Amino acid sequence: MSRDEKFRAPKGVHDVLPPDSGQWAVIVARFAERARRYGYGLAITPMFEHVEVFQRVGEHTDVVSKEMYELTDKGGRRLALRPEGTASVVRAYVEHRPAPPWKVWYVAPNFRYERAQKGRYRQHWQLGVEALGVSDAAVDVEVIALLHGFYRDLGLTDVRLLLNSMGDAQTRPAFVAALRAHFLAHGRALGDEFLARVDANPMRVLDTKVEAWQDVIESAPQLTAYLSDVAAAHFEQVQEGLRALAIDVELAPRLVRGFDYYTSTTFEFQSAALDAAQNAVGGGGRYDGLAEEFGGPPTPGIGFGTGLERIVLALDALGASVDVPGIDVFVVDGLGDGAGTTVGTLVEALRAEGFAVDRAYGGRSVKAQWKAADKSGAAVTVMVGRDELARDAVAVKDLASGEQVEVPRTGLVAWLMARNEEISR
RNA sequence: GUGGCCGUAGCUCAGUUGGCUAGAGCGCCGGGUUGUGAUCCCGGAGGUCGGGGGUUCGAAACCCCUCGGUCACCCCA
Repeated sequence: MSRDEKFRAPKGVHDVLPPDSGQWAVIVARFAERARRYGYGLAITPMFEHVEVFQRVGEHTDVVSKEMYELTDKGGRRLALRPEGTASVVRAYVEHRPAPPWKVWYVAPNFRYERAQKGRYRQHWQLGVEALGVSDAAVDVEVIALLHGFYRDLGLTDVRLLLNSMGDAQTRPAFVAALRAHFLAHGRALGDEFLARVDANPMRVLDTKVEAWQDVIESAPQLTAYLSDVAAAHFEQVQEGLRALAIDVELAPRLVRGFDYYTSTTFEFQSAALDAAQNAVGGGGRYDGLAEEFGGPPTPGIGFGTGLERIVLALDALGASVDVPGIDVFVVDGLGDGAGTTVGTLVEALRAEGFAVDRAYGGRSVKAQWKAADKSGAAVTVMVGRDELARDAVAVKDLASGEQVEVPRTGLVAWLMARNEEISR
């Protein structure tokens, strides 16, 4: 490895910088606001946990068994970087025993050691919520509606919602057994890889893209037919609730998600703007037995995670993007004394009034400062010039129209506010 | 983890079958007289052609290794 390569970000991870990060800031802020309106509080959990925390999430899943970043700290503790969002939150719930219902949201990076490509990174960010302590189907509906509305607000118009039910702990074994029997009876000719997958977890066969396997999958028994009366009723209530909110749903009996802990309701949002390999922009489901796995009381739970990178990618593919607020005012120093305090105090005063204000530094030429003003995207440029200052005024120019007026220094804030009001009208 | 494609200035790319101090557009910086941008004109900075090794009189171009990106599979956000 050469020296240059050492000072590059490692494989599969990347920096998010201006101007791209502007999108991120807005998206996260909108999610935070939406979560607040739904009654969810922010949960900040560590980026690493004892490795056992994540192993409880699914020893047999790729994310945990193959892709986890594990390390031993100087105290000999076996730790792992968070590969997914739910485990830490449920661990925190069990550790602190908040009174249910406990509804939290998060924004956090996840780490998975996998072969990187577009939309699939070794560090990726997820926004998510978790609702613990309520089995009512109303929470399922609320959680899905939260995410659905979030996408709609962002302008992510091409997502479809896939819905399935995994049944409960009592009925799932019967289904898995039936599935395995079916595959063994009709798929023996499909080869060792197929049989190995059936042996490990027959459900994982259901969502494969291998063309040759599709016939056997098509004719396989469906999970929803194996639901207990209770599970079936719950699933029906969820669908009814979504219908009442006019949220379109596609039932996807072969939708299988990557974690062992899912029970009952599972869902996934897919974007048509993205390639199949990374079209899942968000997904989640119920995990009614997970808290017990961590030594807590029996506690139902449901949540989702949605990937920031993929949201941005999908918006991009749609040619859409969220509006990122920029600079309101750019101040040009026409006095030629860059080190003076006149400009500095004016800029600071405007910022104190709530305006986003930027300026040039280092005594650049007036022309260069105006160029910088134009590039800043500011709607208005204020120039502190000798002539105007003699009259205790400043020059104010609308960069779009090219119109320039002289405004008394003490009246500048009022003038800018009046202008804003006029525009918002 | 398996297989394919790609890697030249900040960005998008051009560089004929290996041959002259490696180019363009955009972007960036400066100038076009005293204090005005986005247009126009002029000038400038910026690349050990991802990195290392090899073949050759000579390599950005050919070979090997390596790093990175990307696509499919696997899996997932």
